Amino acid sequence: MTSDTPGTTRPGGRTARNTAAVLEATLDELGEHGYAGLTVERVSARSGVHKATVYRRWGGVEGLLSAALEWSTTHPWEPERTGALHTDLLALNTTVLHGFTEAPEGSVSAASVAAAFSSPRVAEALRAFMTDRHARAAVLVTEAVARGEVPDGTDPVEVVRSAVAPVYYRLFVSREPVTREDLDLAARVAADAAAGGSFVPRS
Amino acid sequence: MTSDTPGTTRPGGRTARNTAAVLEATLDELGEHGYAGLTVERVSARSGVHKATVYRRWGGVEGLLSAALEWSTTHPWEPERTGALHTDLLALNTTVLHGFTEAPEGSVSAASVAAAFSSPRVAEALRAFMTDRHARAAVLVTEAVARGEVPDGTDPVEVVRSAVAPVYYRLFVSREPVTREDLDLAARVAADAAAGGSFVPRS
DNA sequence: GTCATAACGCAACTCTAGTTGCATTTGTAG
DNA sequence: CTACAAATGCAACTAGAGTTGCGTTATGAC
Repeated sequence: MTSDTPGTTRPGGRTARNTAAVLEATLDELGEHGYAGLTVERVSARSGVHKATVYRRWGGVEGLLSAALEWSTTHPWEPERTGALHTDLLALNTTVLHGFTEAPEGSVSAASVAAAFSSPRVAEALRAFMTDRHARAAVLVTEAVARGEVPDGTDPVEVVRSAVAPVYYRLFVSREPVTREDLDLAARVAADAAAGGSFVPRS
Repeated sequence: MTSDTPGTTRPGGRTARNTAAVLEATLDELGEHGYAGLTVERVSARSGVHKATVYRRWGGVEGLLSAALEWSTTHPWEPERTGALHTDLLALNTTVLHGFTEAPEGSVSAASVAAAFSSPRVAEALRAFMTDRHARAAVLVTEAVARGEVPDGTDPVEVVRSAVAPVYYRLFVSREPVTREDLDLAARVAADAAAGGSFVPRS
């Protein structure tokens, strides 16, 4: 038995081209038809990669979505700075709103939230994605602490969650329109509560 | 042409029995297999009502879900009173958590949030459902205003949204576990912000 | 260059969701 | 009680998602 080489994976050439083509087609399809219209057959046709190949490599629609989401996690992202926590969080909320409503990233993100309900795999990818975003946005709060705007010991991620949660709530749960005033109110409430020490863990 | 009577609907007898059987089967199926496992064929088999009939009357899974959601809107619900806004909102958040995670109502609610992404009909039913809940929960805030805990002019529904949004955010977006401390923090932040006048509309 | 094999393309297949035409049952008006 | 039509049951059908066996291509090691 020469079984010390049980088989090598081969990431190069055609395989890499197919991966790129399928992922790109997935994003395009999501942008055009949304999650409800996302089907393996269409992605296959659009990418020129055979249907059976897509099923074998990604396992189905959920796998395509997970891959697309993981791909967008790799894209570097950094929040804007405006000089004060309240306006920083407002800018963050604006970014969130755009990032979940406008194609193409918006289609991926919103579709992932939807698919996470029925696919543990997508749910896990979404969790990882949001954790990454939390960590990146938390810098806004730690900087506010450094500026003395917010007391020491404040939980930065908790402030971020508090600021963005009402936006997601309106978008995906209560299904209400989201105005600029809504974004501002959520940001202001979170910033004020942070300044007041509400996010410093109690003993 | 005797066409002055174009046809009468008939709500009685067998039709009513079928409606009840199908709705009950829908709730049971949701509780057992969740939204991903909700299928017309299973509901049809469980209820004893023929598949074609279900498709004709409800149009498919989305229709079943809308009907179940509208049915649960009719159920009267009233928030608990504890005597103070902070603890009122904590109790509300506890109810929200239960109402979206425990069968059978939890299955309906969570499934509706999921289905609203791909079905405008479910989205509209969900919006109506949440509007109803907002209105009922808002009483907690108006009573706090009456007690003098919260300034006049406070937007009650906005306080409710602020309190519950982080719960939904963790449940459905960031997919993080929800602890009692999380419920309390969200309630406290909302109550403090309300007491501080953050929810009084600016000029 | 040559060779073993991972990855792919292809076609035919299964399975299930959803539809349709028609006969039958069953409320409801008179 | 009788008659009409709405609602249902039934069975056969269509369509599309997902699977499988097998031959072909192309990658990476030698």
